[in-house]
Amino acid sequence: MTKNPNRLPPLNALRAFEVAARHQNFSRAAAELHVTQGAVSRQVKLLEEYLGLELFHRRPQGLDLTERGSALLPEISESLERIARITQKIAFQDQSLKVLAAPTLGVRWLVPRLLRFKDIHPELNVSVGVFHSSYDEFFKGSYDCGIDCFETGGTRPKGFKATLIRREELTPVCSPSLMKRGHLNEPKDLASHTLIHPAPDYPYDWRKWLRAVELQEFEIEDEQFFDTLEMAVQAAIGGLGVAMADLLLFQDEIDSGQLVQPFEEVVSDDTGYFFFYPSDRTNEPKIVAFRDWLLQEAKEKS
Amino acid sequence: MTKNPNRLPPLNALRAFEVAARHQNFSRAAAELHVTQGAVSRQVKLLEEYLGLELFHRRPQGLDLTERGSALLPEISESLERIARITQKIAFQDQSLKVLAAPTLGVRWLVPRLLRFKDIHPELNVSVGVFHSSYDEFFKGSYDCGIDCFETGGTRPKGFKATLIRREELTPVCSPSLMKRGHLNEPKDLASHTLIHPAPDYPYDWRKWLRAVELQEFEIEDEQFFDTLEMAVQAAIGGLGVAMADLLLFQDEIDSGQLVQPFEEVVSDDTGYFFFYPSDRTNEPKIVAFRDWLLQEAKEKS
DNA sequence: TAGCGCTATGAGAATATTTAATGGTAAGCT
DNA sequence: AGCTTACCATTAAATATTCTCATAGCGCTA
Repeated sequence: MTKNPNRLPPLNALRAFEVAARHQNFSRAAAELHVTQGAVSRQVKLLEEYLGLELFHRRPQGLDLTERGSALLPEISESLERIARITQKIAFQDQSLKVLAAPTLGVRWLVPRLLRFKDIHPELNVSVGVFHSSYDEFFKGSYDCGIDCFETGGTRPKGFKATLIRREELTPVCSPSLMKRGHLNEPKDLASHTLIHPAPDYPYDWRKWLRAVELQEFEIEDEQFFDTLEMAVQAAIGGLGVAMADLLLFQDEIDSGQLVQPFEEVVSDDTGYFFFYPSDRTNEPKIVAFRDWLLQEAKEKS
Repeated sequence: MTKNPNRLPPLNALRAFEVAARHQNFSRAAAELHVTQGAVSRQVKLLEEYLGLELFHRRPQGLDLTERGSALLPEISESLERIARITQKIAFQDQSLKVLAAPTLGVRWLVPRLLRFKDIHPELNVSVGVFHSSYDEFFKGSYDCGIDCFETGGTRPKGFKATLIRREELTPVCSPSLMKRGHLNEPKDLASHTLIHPAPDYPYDWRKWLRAVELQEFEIEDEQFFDTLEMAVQAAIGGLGVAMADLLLFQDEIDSGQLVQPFEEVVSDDTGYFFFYPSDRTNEPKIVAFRDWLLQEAKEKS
């Protein structure tokens, strides 16, 4: 009989209020919410109008909660926090996340780090599959998302979104002992070394780098192709020669000192490693969680 | 990066979910939310997509929460409930509500009932002012809302909304003793009685009623004008004659037996008592609370 | 007084939500 | 069976809400 026993205020306005109150500043709140300052201003005003009272004192030096604003804030924060918690919990509980990964990337970079993701989200069951060629695999294996290397501008199938995890960063690497005894002081010293290619018939990475450091006239005297990156890595570690490496994929070997970078020059173009997923799942918690984690993991240590 | 800003689910979808879960039925939930069934269906689906899981089993006989739906529900209900509570509390706390009332209505009907409103909302300070002529008074006295009698179709100043509290219901009333001894069995028996008018120079209410009961040829033999309704009431109670009364305004006297209705015929046209308020404050809790209470109070006891 | 750091606001654009209409499915009647 | 009813889903179009952009205003501070 009574209409709506739950007289609820405009909920999104509450969220704006909560963030604004936390920052005591509309512009910073706007940044957190990924909207403009005006949008926050309006949302807060909407709530104030709904309640029929002021929540903030607008002062030249910024915002200041009114008495009632302060009374409202903690309850709202807690309620929203609680909603966020239960919601995340349920979204992860016994859920699986199937990730389709480009082969080398998956093996050399993703899988070794996956344990750390498990630490953050033990409830979430991540499985990794290997990507071969087409996006059909994506649907066939009912994957949730994927990681692959492609160019920034490149067209992805419709209905997918992709976020750049890290750009390709090419630079030569070799074993520490080779560097010491091999007089690798500047790029042209490479002339006397074996250049290692990570795949059969794929000399482009070296070419790209040589062009970028303005050694396009460089004559490759000795080169060696390997079938897989794995073998190339082992060869480089063994001191066979100098490999062209992507910092992301060789990060572990570099961190551990098994390989070193003889030169400063790191070459990037618009190729990069991307995380991709169906556009309509952009905000799904498990997708968000994985994406955030990837970005975190891939950040260059500085 | 700041704390994950996207940890909150779509909040309005949560509300739809809560209501739907409570009713185990989208259509009834839609009724409660004053939207259509399709809207609820979509909101729930939105939440399910956000979470990446199903919250309801759709069965032919209706809805049925999934395991995760049941896990989600109580937390959500409580959180929303809490938000509603704190929000209402703050919206009422030490707030004043200034009501502008048409004179007779305010004195005879509103004020005597105001105590009951105080019972429901002790925090809210209601004050009643008297309406004389123009809406300027509304702004001058910084009123929040008002009650007045006017026609349904009539144009109100822009920016105001009005909701009908009760239609005007005209019927003659007189003292019980007059009715007994005065042979008031059908309208034309009025011929031998004094007709009481509640205001000077305002015989229209009687005319309206007589016309409606098809006594337009009726010759008023004896009539008496009073300056105010109050006096007319007293005269009627005293047995001076028969007054034309609006059931709303005479409700107390009728309930207490001081006055009785000799005839069945109650006449309504499109005149009525309206609650009005600035349109942009339609959902403000104190306005809503007062409006709901008025509607409740004015409901005909049946 | 100019410049800075805030919030407010108007207009129109972009999104999100709702409606209205319709379809499908299973169950209940007769 | 053959209707009828009570559900939820879906679609395109209408509508409402929410944003962005651009700009204004207001107090500080240098």
